[in-house]
Amino acid sequence: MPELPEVETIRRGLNKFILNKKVSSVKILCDKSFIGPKEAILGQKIINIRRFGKALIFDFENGVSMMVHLRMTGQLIFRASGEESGRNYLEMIEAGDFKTTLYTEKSFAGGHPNESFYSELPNKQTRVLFEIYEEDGADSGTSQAIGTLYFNDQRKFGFCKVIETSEVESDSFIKKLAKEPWVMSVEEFKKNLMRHKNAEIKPTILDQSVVAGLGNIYADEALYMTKIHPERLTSSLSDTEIAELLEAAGVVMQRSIDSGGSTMATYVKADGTKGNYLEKFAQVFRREGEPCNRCGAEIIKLKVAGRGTHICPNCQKKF
DNA sequence: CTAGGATCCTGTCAGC
DNA sequence: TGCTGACAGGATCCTA
Repeated sequence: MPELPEVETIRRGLNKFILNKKVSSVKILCDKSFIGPKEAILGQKIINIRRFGKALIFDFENGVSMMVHLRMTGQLIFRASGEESGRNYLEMIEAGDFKTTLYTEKSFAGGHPNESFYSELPNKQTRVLFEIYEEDGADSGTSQAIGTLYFNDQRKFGFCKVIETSEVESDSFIKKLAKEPWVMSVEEFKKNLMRHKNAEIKPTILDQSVVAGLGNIYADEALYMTKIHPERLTSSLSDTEIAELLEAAGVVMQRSIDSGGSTMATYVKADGTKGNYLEKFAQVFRREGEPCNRCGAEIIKLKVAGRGTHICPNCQKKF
């Protein structure tokens, strides 16, 4: 799933297309994917798009908000009116003419990277469609369709949920979310870690109430950066390692935000071929069998707390 | 309270 | 080709 950097990239991307625009219709194709009354957001202007950890919050002018969590396979894709088929993108990609201007002008896609970013929508993974429009002028009273926002989610773990804006911070997920690494003190991080002192360090830092934003990729990358074996018990970390781990968590995620997360612009390479945005920064994630960039040893994959986990067995020792 | 496993769901891929 | 099991960028629920 999209981790914090991808969600932040989506937030910034959608700001350009739908901030201060209104929702004319909500079409729900999968009941499980939409919680709460859709009527509450019809005709309402989106006045703010916020992010808490991996959760996005759309605030509407009537005091209602919509929380979107993409979980493992969620995507948010905006297509301008007339661009629904995605055919234009595909032609450009096939012609080797793909440029990021495509996404800045007509479309934006973020989240779990797959061909839905540029193929025809809606498709069988589309769960909710939001039609977006804007008023032409203050006094004209006419409105114009802008485009469609698609919530896609192959595995249906994600959701859109309508709640009161005043209730956002007391939502069960938001309420227990810890701070993000760049605003958390080492002392607070250590205190949160030590609630799980008998657990392995990797699942501990995946716990969003310990530190917000890390998922399976950035957890592996942060542990690699600090040379900590993911199966070490949390209680075995020194104060120095704790401080370095917090720093690394911030660095790996900030670096990914700066490079655009897993958007269409990075999923599809400039030459039009299907790309892997992980290539740009991943040192261990999905690099099993390849050499460690620090020592040359072969990266291996193991299973830790039920999750695929990538380490350099030479740099990251268990004892 | 924590630790660890099962679970939600769809799709893909490796190995018969 | 068809089948089967493992696995997947997350979080919650259940049990001990």
